[in-house]
Amino acid sequence: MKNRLKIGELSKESGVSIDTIRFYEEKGLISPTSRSNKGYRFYDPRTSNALKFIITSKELGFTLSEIKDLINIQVSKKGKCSLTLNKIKEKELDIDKKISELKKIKRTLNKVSKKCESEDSDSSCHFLELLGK
Amino acid sequence: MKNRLKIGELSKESGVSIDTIRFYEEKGLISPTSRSNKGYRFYDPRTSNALKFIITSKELGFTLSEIKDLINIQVSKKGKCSLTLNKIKEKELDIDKKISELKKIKRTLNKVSKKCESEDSDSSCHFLELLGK
DNA sequence: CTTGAGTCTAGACTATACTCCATGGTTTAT
DNA sequence: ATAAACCATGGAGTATAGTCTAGACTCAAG
Repeated sequence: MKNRLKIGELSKESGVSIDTIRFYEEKGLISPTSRSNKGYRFYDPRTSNALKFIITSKELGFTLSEIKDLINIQVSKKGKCSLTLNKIKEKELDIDKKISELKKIKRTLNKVSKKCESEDSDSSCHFLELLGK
Repeated sequence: MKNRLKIGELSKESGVSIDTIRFYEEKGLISPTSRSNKGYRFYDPRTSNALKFIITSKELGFTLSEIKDLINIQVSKKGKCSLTLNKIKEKELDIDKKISELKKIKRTLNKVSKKCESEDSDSSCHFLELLGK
Protein backbone atom coordinates (compact mmCIF):
# COMPACT_ATOMS: atom_id res chain seq x y z
CA MET A 1 0.00 0.00 0.00
CA LYS A 2 1.36 3.38 -1.03
CA ASN A 3 2.00 5.78 1.78
CA ARG A 4 0.87 8.79 -0.17
CA LEU A 5 -1.84 9.19 -2.76
CA LYS A 6 -2.49 11.66 -5.51
CA ILE A 7 -5.97 13.08 -5.68
CA GLY A 8 -7.14 10.64 -8.37
CA GLU A 9 -5.93 7.67 -6.34
CA LEU A 10 -7.65 8.98 -3.23
CA SER A 11 -10.80 9.46 -5.28
CA LYS A 12 -10.73 5.82 -6.41
CA GLU A 13 -9.95 4.55 -2.89
CA SER A 14 -12.76 6.51 -1.27
CA GLY A 15 -15.35 6.63 -4.01
CA VAL A 16 -15.55 10.41 -3.66
CA SER A 17 -15.07 12.50 -6.80
CA ILE A 18 -11.96 14.65 -7.32
CA ASP A 19 -14.09 17.79 -7.47
CA THR A 20 -15.78 16.91 -4.21
CA ILE A 21 -12.44 16.21 -2.51
CA ARG A 22 -11.23 19.67 -3.51
CA PHE A 23 -14.57 21.11 -2.41
CA TYR A 24 -14.22 19.51 1.05
CA GLU A 25 -10.71 20.93 1.29
CA GLU A 26 -12.07 24.40 0.52
CA LYS A 27 -14.61 23.90 3.31
CA GLY A 28 -11.92 22.82 5.77
CA LEU A 29 -12.99 19.19 6.22
CA ILE A 30 -9.85 17.54 4.91
CA SER A 31 -6.49 18.59 3.51
CA PRO A 32 -3.52 17.04 1.72
CA THR A 33 -0.57 16.24 3.98
CA SER A 34 1.75 17.89 1.44
CA ARG A 35 2.10 19.20 -2.09
CA SER A 36 4.63 18.38 -4.79
CA ASN A 37 6.85 21.24 -5.92
CA LYS A 38 4.51 21.65 -8.89
CA GLY A 39 1.48 21.89 -6.64
CA TYR A 40 0.11 18.34 -6.83
CA ARG A 41 -1.76 17.30 -3.69
CA PHE A 42 -0.47 14.29 -1.71
CA TYR A 43 -2.70 12.50 0.78
CA ASP A 44 -2.25 10.14 3.69
CA PRO A 45 -4.17 6.96 2.78
CA ARG A 46 -6.20 7.36 6.00
CA THR A 47 -7.83 10.40 4.38
CA SER A 48 -9.96 7.82 2.59
CA ASN A 49 -11.51 6.84 5.94
CA ALA A 50 -12.17 10.48 6.68
CA LEU A 51 -14.00 10.81 3.35
CA LYS A 52 -16.08 7.70 4.04
CA PHE A 53 -16.94 9.15 7.44
CA ILE A 54 -18.08 12.38 5.78
CA ILE A 55 -20.35 10.51 3.37
CA THR A 56 -21.90 8.42 6.13
CA SER A 57 -22.43 11.42 8.37
CA LYS A 58 -24.11 13.33 5.59
CA GLU A 59 -26.55 10.44 5.19
CA LEU A 60 -27.31 10.74 8.88
CA GLY A 61 -28.36 14.36 8.47
CA PHE A 62 -25.24 16.16 9.63
CA THR A 63 -24.25 19.26 7.65
CA LEU A 64 -20.71 19.69 6.35
CA SER A 65 -20.16 22.29 9.01
CA GLU A 66 -21.21 19.89 11.78
CA ILE A 67 -19.05 17.15 10.29
CA LYS A 68 -16.13 19.56 10.27
CA ASP A 69 -16.66 20.10 14.00
CA LEU A 70 -16.68 16.35 14.63
CA ILE A 71 -13.56 15.72 12.56
CA ASN A 72 -11.72 18.49 14.30
CA ILE A 73 -12.36 17.21 17.80
CA GLN A 74 -8.97 16.69 19.28
CA VAL A 75 -8.02 15.24 22.60
CA SER A 76 -5.78 17.71 24.31
CA LYS A 77 -3.44 17.38 27.26
CA LYS A 78 -4.61 17.29 30.88
CA GLY A 79 -8.30 16.86 30.18
CA LYS A 80 -8.74 20.12 28.29
CA CYS A 81 -10.37 19.33 24.97
CA SER A 82 -10.41 21.97 22.27
CA LEU A 83 -14.07 21.28 21.75
CA THR A 84 -15.26 21.30 25.34
CA LEU A 85 -16.63 18.22 26.99
CA ASN A 86 -19.98 19.94 27.24
CA LYS A 87 -20.21 20.29 23.51
CA ILE A 88 -19.34 16.63 23.11
CA LYS A 89 -22.08 15.67 25.56
CA GLU A 90 -24.48 17.84 23.57
CA LYS A 91 -23.60 15.96 20.39
CA GLU A 92 -24.15 12.67 22.20
CA LEU A 93 -27.62 13.81 23.24
CA ASP A 94 -28.38 14.86 19.64
CA ILE A 95 -27.40 11.39 18.53
CA ASP A 96 -29.56 9.72 21.17
CA LYS A 97 -32.48 11.80 19.95
CA LYS A 98 -31.83 10.78 16.35
CA ILE A 99 -31.65 7.13 17.31
CA SER A 100 -34.95 7.23 19.17
CA GLU A 101 -36.69 9.05 16.31
CA LEU A 102 -35.39 6.43 13.89
CA LYS A 103 -36.67 3.67 16.15
CA LYS A 104 -40.08 5.34 16.19
CA ILE A 105 -40.20 5.42 12.40
CA LYS A 106 -39.07 1.81 12.30
CA ARG A 107 -41.80 0.74 14.70
CA THR A 108 -44.33 2.50 12.48
CA LEU A 109 -43.02 0.79 9.34
CA ASN A 110 -43.27 -2.47 11.20
CA LYS A 111 -46.87 -1.79 12.13
CA VAL A 112 -47.61 -1.02 8.48
CA SER A 113 -46.06 -4.33 7.37
CA LYS A 114 -48.01 -6.24 9.99
CA LYS A 115 -51.25 -4.62 8.99
CA CYS A 116 -50.53 -5.20 5.31
CA GLU A 117 -49.81 -8.85 5.96
CA SER A 118 -52.94 -9.40 7.99
CA GLU A 119 -56.34 -10.01 6.45
CA ASP A 120 -58.21 -7.41 8.45
CA SER A 121 -56.31 -4.50 6.97
CA ASP A 122 -58.17 -1.28 6.44
CA SER A 123 -57.80 0.66 3.25
CA SER A 124 -58.15 4.00 4.97
CA CYS A 125 -55.14 3.41 7.21
CA HIS A 126 -52.21 5.65 6.64
CA PHE A 127 -48.55 5.82 7.72
CA LEU A 128 -49.08 9.06 9.65
CA GLU A 129 -52.06 7.63 11.50
CA LEU A 130 -49.97 4.74 12.76
CA LEU A 131 -47.08 6.99 13.72
CA GLY A 132 -46.72 7.50 17.44
CA LYS A 133 -49.50 5.07 18.32
CA MET B 1 -59.60 22.98 19.49
CA LYS B 2 -60.66 24.19 16.07
CA ASN B 3 -61.35 21.49 13.54
CA ARG B 4 -59.91 23.42 10.65
CA LEU B 5 -56.99 25.80 10.53
CA LYS B 6 -55.99 28.56 8.17
CA ILE B 7 -52.42 28.49 6.94
CA GLY B 8 -51.21 31.03 9.50
CA GLU B 9 -52.72 29.05 12.36
CA LEU B 10 -51.17 25.83 11.08
CA SER B 11 -47.86 27.65 10.83
CA LYS B 12 -48.06 28.71 14.48
CA GLU B 13 -49.17 25.22 15.60
CA SER B 14 -46.38 23.44 13.78
CA GLY B 15 -43.57 25.98 13.87
CA VAL B 16 -43.19 25.70 10.09
CA SER B 17 -43.33 28.91 8.06
CA ILE B 18 -46.24 29.70 5.76
CA ASP B 19 -43.93 29.74 2.75
CA THR B 20 -42.54 26.35 3.64
CA ILE B 21 -46.02 24.90 4.10
CA ARG B 22 -46.94 26.07 0.62
CA PHE B 23 -43.62 24.73 -0.67
CA TYR B 24 -44.33 21.28 0.83
CA GLU B 25 -47.73 21.35 -0.80
CA GLU B 26 -46.13 22.08 -4.17
CA LYS B 27 -43.84 19.08 -3.59
CA GLY B 28 -46.76 16.82 -2.75
CA LEU B 29 -45.96 16.21 0.93
CA ILE B 30 -49.09 17.73 2.42
CA SER B 31 -52.27 19.42 1.24
CA PRO B 32 -55.17 21.38 2.64
CA THR B 33 -58.33 19.35 3.21
CA SER B 34 -60.34 22.09 1.51
CA ARG B 35 -60.36 25.67 0.28
CA SER B 36 -62.72 28.53 1.05
CA ASN B 37 -64.71 29.89 -1.88
CA LYS B 38 -62.15 32.68 -2.10
CA GLY B 39 -59.26 30.23 -2.24
CA TYR B 40 -58.07 30.23 1.39
CA ARG B 41 -56.50 26.92 2.43
CA PHE B 42 -58.11 24.99 5.31
CA TYR B 43 -56.19 22.29 7.15
CA ASP B 44 -57.02 19.37 9.39
CA PRO B 45 -55.23 20.06 12.70
CA ARG B 46 -53.44 16.70 12.32
CA THR B 47 -51.49 18.26 9.44
CA SER B 48 -49.41 19.83 12.18
CA ASN B 49 -48.19 16.35 13.15
CA ALA B 50 -47.35 15.64 9.53
CA LEU B 51 -45.26 18.81 9.42
CA LYS B 52 -43.46 17.88 12.61
CA PHE B 53 -42.76 14.46 11.15
CA ILE B 54 -41.30 16.11 8.02
CA ILE B 55 -38.98 18.29 10.09
CA THR B 56 -37.77 15.37 12.22
CA SER B 57 -37.24 13.16 9.20
CA LYS B 58 -35.23 15.85 7.47
CA GLU B 59 -32.96 16.02 10.51
CA LEU B 60 -32.45 12.27 10.16
CA GLY B 61 -31.12 12.69 6.64
CA PHE B 62 -34.20 11.83 4.62
CA THR B 63 -34.85 13.92 1.52
CA LEU B 64 -38.26 15.49 0.89
CA SER B 65 -38.83 12.93 -1.80
CA GLU B 66 -38.13 10.04 0.59
CA ILE B 67 -40.35 11.65 3.22
CA LYS B 68 -43.10 11.94 0.64
CA ASP B 69 -42.80 8.19 0.03
CA LEU B 70 -43.08 7.48 3.76
CA ILE B 71 -46.07 9.77 4.23
CA ASN B 72 -47.86 8.22 1.30
CA ILE B 73 -47.53 4.65 2.53
CA GLN B 74 -51.05 3.41 2.77
CA VAL B 75 -52.30 0.13 4.05
CA SER B 76 -54.47 -1.36 1.36
CA LYS B 77 -57.00 -4.13 1.41
CA LYS B 78 -56.11 -7.82 1.46
CA GLY B 79 -52.44 -7.46 2.16
CA LYS B 80 -51.62 -5.48 -0.98
CA CYS B 81 -49.85 -2.29 0.03
CA SER B 82 -49.48 0.46 -2.53
CA LEU B 83 -45.83 0.71 -1.57
CA THR B 84 -44.91 -2.95 -1.62
CA LEU B 85 -43.85 -4.77 1.50
CA ASN B 86 -40.41 -5.22 -0.02
CA LYS B 87 -39.91 -1.49 -0.22
CA ILE B 88 -40.97 -1.13 3.38
CA LYS B 89 -38.49 -3.83 4.45
CA GLU B 90 -35.80 -1.95 2.49
CA LYS B 91 -36.60 1.22 4.40
CA GLU B 92 -36.38 -0.70 7.66
CA LEU B 93 -32.92 -1.95 6.72
CA ASP B 94 -31.84 1.61 5.81
CA ILE B 95 -32.98 2.72 9.23
CA ASP B 96 -31.12 -0.11 10.98
CA LYS B 97 -27.97 0.96 9.13
CA LYS B 98 -28.46 4.55 10.21
CA ILE B 99 -28.95 3.53 13.80
CA SER B 100 -25.79 1.46 13.86
CA GLU B 101 -23.73 4.24 12.27
CA LEU B 102 -25.05 6.68 14.84
CA LYS B 103 -24.12 4.28 17.61
CA LYS B 104 -20.61 4.06 16.20
CA ILE B 105 -20.23 7.84 16.22
CA LYS B 106 -21.62 7.93 19.74
CA ARG B 107 -19.12 5.34 20.95
CA THR B 108 -16.34 7.43 19.44
CA LEU B 109 -17.55 10.60 21.13
CA ASN B 110 -17.67 8.64 24.35
CA LYS B 111 -14.09 7.51 23.89
CA VAL B 112 -13.05 11.11 23.28
CA SER B 113 -14.76 12.25 26.50
CA LYS B 114 -13.16 9.44 28.49
CA LYS B 115 -9.72 10.24 27.10
CA CYS B 116 -10.22 13.94 27.75
CA GLU B 117 -11.28 13.25 31.31
CA SER B 118 -8.34 10.99 32.01
CA GLU B 119 -4.89 12.27 32.88
CA ASP B 120 -2.99 10.21 30.33
CA SER B 121 -4.56 11.93 27.35
CA ASP B 122 -2.44 12.43 24.31
CA SER B 123 -2.45 15.71 22.44
CA SER B 124 -2.01 14.01 19.07
CA CYS B 125 -5.21 11.99 19.44
CA HIS B 126 -7.93 12.81 17.02
CA PHE B 127 -11.62 11.97 16.57
CA LEU B 128 -10.97 10.09 13.33
CA GLU B 129 -8.22 8.01 14.90
CA LEU B 130 -10.59 6.84 17.60
CA LEU B 131 -13.38 6.12 15.13
CA GLY B 132 -13.97 2.44 14.54
CA LYS B 133 -11.40 1.32 17.13
C1' DC C 1 -67.03 50.98 6.52
C1' DT C 2 -62.44 51.52 6.82
C1' DT C 3 -57.98 49.87 8.10
C1' DG C 4 -54.71 46.54 9.29
C1' DA C 5 -53.68 41.80 9.44
C1' DG C 6 -54.02 37.70 6.82
C1' DT C 7 -54.02 35.25 2.36
C1' DC C 8 -53.39 34.50 -2.70
C1' DT C 9 -50.15 33.62 -6.96
C1' DA C 10 -46.05 34.10 -9.39
C1' DG C 11 -41.52 34.78 -9.68
C1' DA C 12 -36.92 36.23 -7.99
C1' DC C 13 -33.41 35.24 -4.65
C1' DT C 14 -30.49 32.51 -1.20
C1' DA C 15 -27.70 28.73 1.07
C1' DT C 16 -25.76 24.35 0.85
C1' DA C 17 -23.47 20.97 -1.50
C1' DC C 18 -21.85 19.78 -5.21
C1' DT C 19 -20.59 19.23 -10.56
C1' DC C 20 -18.85 20.73 -14.78
C1' DC C 21 -16.16 23.37 -17.84
C1' DA C 22 -12.00 25.98 -19.86
C1' DT C 23 -7.45 26.60 -20.00
C1' DG C 24 -2.99 25.40 -19.06
C1' DG C 25 0.87 22.91 -16.83
C1' DT C 26 2.80 17.93 -15.45
C1' DT C 27 3.72 12.89 -15.57
C1' DT C 28 4.16 8.69 -17.59
C1' DA C 29 4.25 5.01 -20.76
C1' DT C 30 5.70 3.77 -25.28
C1' DA D 1 10.04 12.94 -27.36
C1' DT D 2 5.41 12.96 -27.67
C1' DA D 3 0.63 11.63 -26.87
C1' DA D 4 -2.53 10.20 -23.32
C1' DA D 5 -3.67 10.61 -18.80
C1' DC D 6 -3.44 13.40 -14.78
C1' DC D 7 -3.53 17.63 -12.02
C1' DA D 8 -4.11 22.78 -11.10
C1' DT D 9 -7.04 27.08 -10.68
C1' DG D 10 -11.02 29.81 -11.35
C1' DG D 11 -15.49 30.37 -12.44
C1' DA D 12 -20.06 28.97 -14.17
C1' DG D 13 -23.94 25.84 -13.66
C1' DT D 14 -27.21 22.48 -11.10
C1' DA D 15 -30.26 20.31 -7.50
C1' DT D 16 -32.50 20.68 -3.26
C1' DA D 17 -34.83 23.14 0.05
C1' DG D 18 -36.31 26.88 1.17
C1' DT D 19 -37.12 32.38 1.71
C1' DC D 20 -38.58 36.82 0.16
C1' DT D 21 -41.04 40.32 -2.53
C1' DA D 22 -44.62 42.39 -5.35
C1' DG D 23 -49.15 43.30 -6.29
C1' DA D 24 -53.80 42.14 -5.49
C1' DC D 25 -57.66 40.25 -2.78
C1' DT D 26 -60.14 39.12 1.74
C1' DC D 27 -61.41 39.08 6.51
C1' DA D 28 -62.22 40.83 11.12
C1' DA D 29 -62.27 44.45 14.69
C1' DG D 30 -63.31 48.97 16.05
